[in-house]
Amino acid sequence: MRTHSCGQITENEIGSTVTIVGWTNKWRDHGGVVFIDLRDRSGLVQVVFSPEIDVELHKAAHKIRNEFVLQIEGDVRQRPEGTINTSLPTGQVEVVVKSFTVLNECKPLPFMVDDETDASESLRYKYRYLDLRRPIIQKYMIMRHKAVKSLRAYLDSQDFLDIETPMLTKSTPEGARDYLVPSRTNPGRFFALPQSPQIFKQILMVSGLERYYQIVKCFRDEDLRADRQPEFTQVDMELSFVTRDDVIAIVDDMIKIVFKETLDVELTEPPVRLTYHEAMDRYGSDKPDLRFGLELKDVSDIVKDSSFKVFLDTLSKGGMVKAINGKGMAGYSRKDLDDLTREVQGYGAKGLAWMKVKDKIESPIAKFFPEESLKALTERLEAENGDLMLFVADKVDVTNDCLSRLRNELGRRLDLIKEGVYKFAWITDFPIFEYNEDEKRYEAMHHPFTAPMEEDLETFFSVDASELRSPDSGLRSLRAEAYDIVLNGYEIGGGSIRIHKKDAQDRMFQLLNIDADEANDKFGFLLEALEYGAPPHGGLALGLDRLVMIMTGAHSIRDVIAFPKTQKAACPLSSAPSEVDAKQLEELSLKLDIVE
RNA sequence: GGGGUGGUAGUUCAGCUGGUUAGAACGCCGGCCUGUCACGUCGGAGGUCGCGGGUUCGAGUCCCGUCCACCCCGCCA
Repeated sequence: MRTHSCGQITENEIGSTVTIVGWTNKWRDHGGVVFIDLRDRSGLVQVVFSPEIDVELHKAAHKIRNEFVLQIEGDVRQRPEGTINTSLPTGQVEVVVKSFTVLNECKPLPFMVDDETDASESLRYKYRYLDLRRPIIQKYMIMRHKAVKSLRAYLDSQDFLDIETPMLTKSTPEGARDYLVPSRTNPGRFFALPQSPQIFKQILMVSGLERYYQIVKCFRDEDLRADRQPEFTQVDMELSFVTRDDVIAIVDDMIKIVFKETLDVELTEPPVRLTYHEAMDRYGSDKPDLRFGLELKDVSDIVKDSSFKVFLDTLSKGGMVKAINGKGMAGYSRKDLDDLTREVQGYGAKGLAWMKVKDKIESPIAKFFPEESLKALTERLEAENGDLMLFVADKVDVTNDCLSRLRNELGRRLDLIKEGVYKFAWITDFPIFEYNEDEKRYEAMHHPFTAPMEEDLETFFSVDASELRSPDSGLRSLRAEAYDIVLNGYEIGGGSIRIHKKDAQDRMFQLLNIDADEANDKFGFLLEALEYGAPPHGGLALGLDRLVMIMTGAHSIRDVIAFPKTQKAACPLSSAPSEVDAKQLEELSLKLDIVE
């Protein structure tokens, strides 16, 4: 239907006759001459209808409206002097129409197809096909395609096999809530959509496929966020006969190539390596944004010499006092500080103490500190005149959590986050277990198939099982062969070396207080497979949506998903989820019991 | 489940301490216009003020409930 795409028509085509197709991006009817910007995926070109060429043609052109689909035959010519549009790649030329066909008309639009739409998201998603016509969103889709293409090519070059795993699979107890699918042929039974292909990819390793990958949808029925969708895409990988550093090296290599091929960005410095402990100590978070400093400092040892009751009480209860240096923030007013305090309290802290560093320390709590302590604090925090020291005292977890959020907030406020900067980090040596306060037991921080670190194996097997319910047991100190990759403060991937021996896996379930029957019921097929010569193996999954979001500079994961869901996990375009016929429910042996 | 913000024309928004004809811009429709590219210009149409209830002589405005969207907490790797 066409000889050229719109974006292709530049000076090189001057003098030739072309046929182009596309959408009417904009029409400008001067009564005499009529201009239309015709748009296809490749770009825009101006076409001109002139009464001097053909009166009938020119008359028909008055009827063209926005987003009409046109096929145009015409001659490419240099634009007359003074009418060149330098902000357009095709701005040197225009197409003089000799004939055209309206391939389709378009109703008045609910919003303008334009990069700078201010239409609300719900409207955009209801008419996502119009939203997707916007060049900026097309750019996101194209970038995503390029990233995927590059990932596949790389993984193929490293001998990974793309193998599909079931979408209709088995519900698992740990982790997120499952999306369930009722089985008609097995009344009362349900499939679950996979939260990840975890068990299947491990089985593929037992199967001797050695290197597996899949770019695959995963499903988690949890509440949404700007960076979370109920169905999302993982670049899922698993390798046999590898150590943690092998996996990390491959992923580093892969990321480097993807950034080069997709963004033409050369990642020169290798990702920072931090243990979980270091990350928590210095940033209070296992996904620190390393685009700026503002590190946290533990000042418990200094403030213990003060007479400030809040700090002392916290310390006596086993808590900690940590601080952050708000660079140049000593000018903050009482109200600014109250706002910051409220913000930190929203994260769970009881309060926020502060000291302004001026010629002397200005602070309501300064009087509780001996002179040498104040000096030690400013030294520890490397605080200079004009800085603001901010303190949180609480249980270790709360202190870290609050200060890491505060740190991110300060990073934004102090404008320390620069566009186009990509700071990667690997976080390693995660604890195996995490204590669940509500259920008074330990849970797997990563998942129950994660191998303990070599050095901790002995303790792993020897820990007294009676400590399983104690929040301070030796289980806390055990570390896993798990690793997360973090980019600009987002966790973009994570993985681990897996347990490949039955005895370790049994022990893991024992420590998680999952009895043998339950373990067999849920994961029996994996447990059994481990007994048939399972090789050492490990892997990782990258969150493709998040990765592409960061690469494109999009503000929400929804921007890089063609058909995203709203915060209520609904699809505004298709109106899913919807009610179903009574007959369908009957076939599935289901009865509804909706509590009003 | 909880906190916050928002919902008024097709769209984005304004609409004060409640006051009778609910506005603007863009878009849409019609006229004029031969060099625009955010075209210009003249005119016009267009409203269940999210929904339900209440207070009041009177509600877009106040109160209660509810729905939807977004951000966050919980939840989630």
